Amino acid sequence: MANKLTPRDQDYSKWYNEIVVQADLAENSAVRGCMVIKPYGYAIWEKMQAELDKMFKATGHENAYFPLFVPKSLFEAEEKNAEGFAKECAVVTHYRLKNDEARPGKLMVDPEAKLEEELVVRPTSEAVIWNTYKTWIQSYRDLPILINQWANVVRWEMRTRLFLRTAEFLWQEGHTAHATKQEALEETKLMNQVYTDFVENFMAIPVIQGTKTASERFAGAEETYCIEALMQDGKALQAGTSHFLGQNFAKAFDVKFATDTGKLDFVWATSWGVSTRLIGALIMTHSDDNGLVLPPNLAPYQVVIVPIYKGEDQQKEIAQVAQKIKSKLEEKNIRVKFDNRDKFKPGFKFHEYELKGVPLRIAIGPKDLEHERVEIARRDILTKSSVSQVEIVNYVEEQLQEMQQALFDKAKRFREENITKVETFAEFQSVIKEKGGFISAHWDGTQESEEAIKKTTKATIRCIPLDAKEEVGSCVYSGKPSKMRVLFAKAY
RNA sequence: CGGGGUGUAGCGUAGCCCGGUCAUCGCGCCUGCUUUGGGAGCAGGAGGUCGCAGGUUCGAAUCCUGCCACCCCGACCA
Repeated sequence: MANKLTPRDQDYSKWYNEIVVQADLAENSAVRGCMVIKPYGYAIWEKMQAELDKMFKATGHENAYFPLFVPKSLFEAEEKNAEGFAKECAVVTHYRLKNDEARPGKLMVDPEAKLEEELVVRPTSEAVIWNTYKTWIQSYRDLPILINQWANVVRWEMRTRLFLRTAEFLWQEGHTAHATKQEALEETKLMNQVYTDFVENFMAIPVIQGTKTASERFAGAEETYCIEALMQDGKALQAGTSHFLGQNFAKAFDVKFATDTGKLDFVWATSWGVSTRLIGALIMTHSDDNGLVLPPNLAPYQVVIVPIYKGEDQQKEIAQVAQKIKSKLEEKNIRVKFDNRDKFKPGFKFHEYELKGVPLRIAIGPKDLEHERVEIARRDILTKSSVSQVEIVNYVEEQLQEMQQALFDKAKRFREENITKVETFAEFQSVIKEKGGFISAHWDGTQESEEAIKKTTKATIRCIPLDAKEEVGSCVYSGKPSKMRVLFAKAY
């Protein structure tokens, strides 16, 4: 028995290893904390990309691409941003290797090939992009610029964790430029809403929308909107962020434009992103002891057909039926895999596809042929039903839809059960220790209280929920007056 | 970088304390036959610089020294 690991075991990495990804354990320490995404995992990412792309385009955005390397002088232009990322930058200092005479057959960095100016491998692209925007923007007629890029970024974290915090990760980053503060703010909120729709409807992961406190804000942002999700082990995960950057980057890169009244003004900016971290969220939200559970929208194949037979004749007969079912389903744009491999027994295949989280499994054997039925099993609730062959298409369509919804509902129920309202700090501490999840508590709005709570409990303010109601209360830590509750949690 | 732990076949491991037929076992892999409605059985087979480099010793996976890597806990974080 290979993979009896629950998401609560916190040993996700082994789990990922078997299924979608393999940590690259090359001897060279330089690739520490990077990931190899296997085809099955990458197929999920491609599905996510396609849907996000559609949503970005529907909101007026276009894709573009900017360089991986950021000259240090550009990188340091926006000071807060630079300072925030300085501690986790990979830096290119040389551009050539040469034979090491002291060790035949080995290479060394050629000291002659030192770069005049170091290049930072982008941890995020604001600097390169705003340096470029400077040359694109003169007039209010050039605005807005609504661009997204799909890219890899590198953040040299002290500690990495597959999917959730890898040294290199894939993401999309949107960078927009606007003539007015109002418009930039609206863009920030719009994209946070786009992320919410995507993550909830497509990935079936419920999220809470909110804003970050000053200390949790993106370096260089004036306001950070975010979506926060809750994993099965009671830890919170930031699933996406959308930043209102004010005029900080415009000022740092001197991006001015002529307004419609003929005055010069700095451009207003936003940036927003989601990453391969979302795949981690997907796994940690839905998976169970039997392996992955994939929402039908994201499953590389939504249905797998497993034949059961004795002998070649029967295999051929069943394959014919299976192929027919496959094409009927494909006519309805359902993604189907027919696994006719003879090398593996049905039982083996059942387990394999459970591990892979395929939403529906159709088994066809001689008994089914006889009655013109098939057996259809659902991954999330592990049920099996006998379905008449004429009803398959309708049944499958219905089940896929139902499963998508059921996964969301289940995750949402779990989250609701794990938001605890707390009035005293003693209660706060015991909930963090015993139960986990989100804590909804009053906060006086000071950084001191936030810091003190973090220090004693390791819980941080995940967000100030957008839908928080004004409510008179007193801070769970300081006792000072507070106007609303915020959400605390231990986070990844 | 601080505190703890680990490194033996593709993966997971036994052996280390107490040096000497110790390189163990399981999974996986290969061949053959029988199997096929929930991870098949039997028989045979391939596969290892015991993390690396020194040292002690007649003899080192085992003891000593140094180095490297990885994991967990802290500081950092999408």
